[in-house]
Amino acid sequence: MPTMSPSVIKLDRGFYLRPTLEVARDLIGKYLVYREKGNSLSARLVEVEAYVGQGDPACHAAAGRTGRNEVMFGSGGFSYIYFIYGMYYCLNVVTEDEGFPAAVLIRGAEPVEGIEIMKSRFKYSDNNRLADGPGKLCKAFHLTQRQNGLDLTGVKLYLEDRHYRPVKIERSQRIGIKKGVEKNWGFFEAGSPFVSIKLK
DNA sequence: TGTTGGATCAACT
DNA sequence: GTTGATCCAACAC
Repeated sequence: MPTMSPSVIKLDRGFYLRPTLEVARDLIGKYLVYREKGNSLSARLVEVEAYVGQGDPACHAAAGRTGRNEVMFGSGGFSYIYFIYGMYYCLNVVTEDEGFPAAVLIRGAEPVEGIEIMKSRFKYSDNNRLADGPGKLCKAFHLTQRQNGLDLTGVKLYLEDRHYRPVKIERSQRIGIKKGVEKNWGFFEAGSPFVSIKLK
């Protein structure tokens, strides 16, 4: 057997079909990859939040099934992208089994590939903080409602384990919500300059 | 260095 | 009619 360097592994369905808090924590340090029109964009996740089922008042599914949150009720391993505040999109990855509506909001990432393309989507971009916030991340990656419900085990949008291991992962409250604030269901990589503005 | 309000729309009351 | 898992420019100190 030849000595092999660790290979890049696309996260499979099984990764997502687990308790949401475990998935959220394990997503820190993984790579988000999006392939569009011959371009390949990627970024390493540094900040996420868990939204866990209808018992979580901050979860979009708390009030029941609607057209918007429908994909959260499906199987884990799909994208849930919604429009908010009239101008921003937010990317979530759906977790757990079909019928249990839960997801992990991707809040912040460090751009790795396609940085110039990401920069071109902002009016001002004098640094690489192009995905330090859920709205900015979607803008940098050009993710909109059209990417809602994509299979994350497919070829367009997926997550990879490139064997990066965060030195330290910390917990925080979830940001921008009014209900369920007492839950420490935010996870972020300690010391990263790419966590969203509000945590700094 | 900190606070405020505009942009702008889907979902809900 | 109001609110919301946001961001950034413009102002006040």
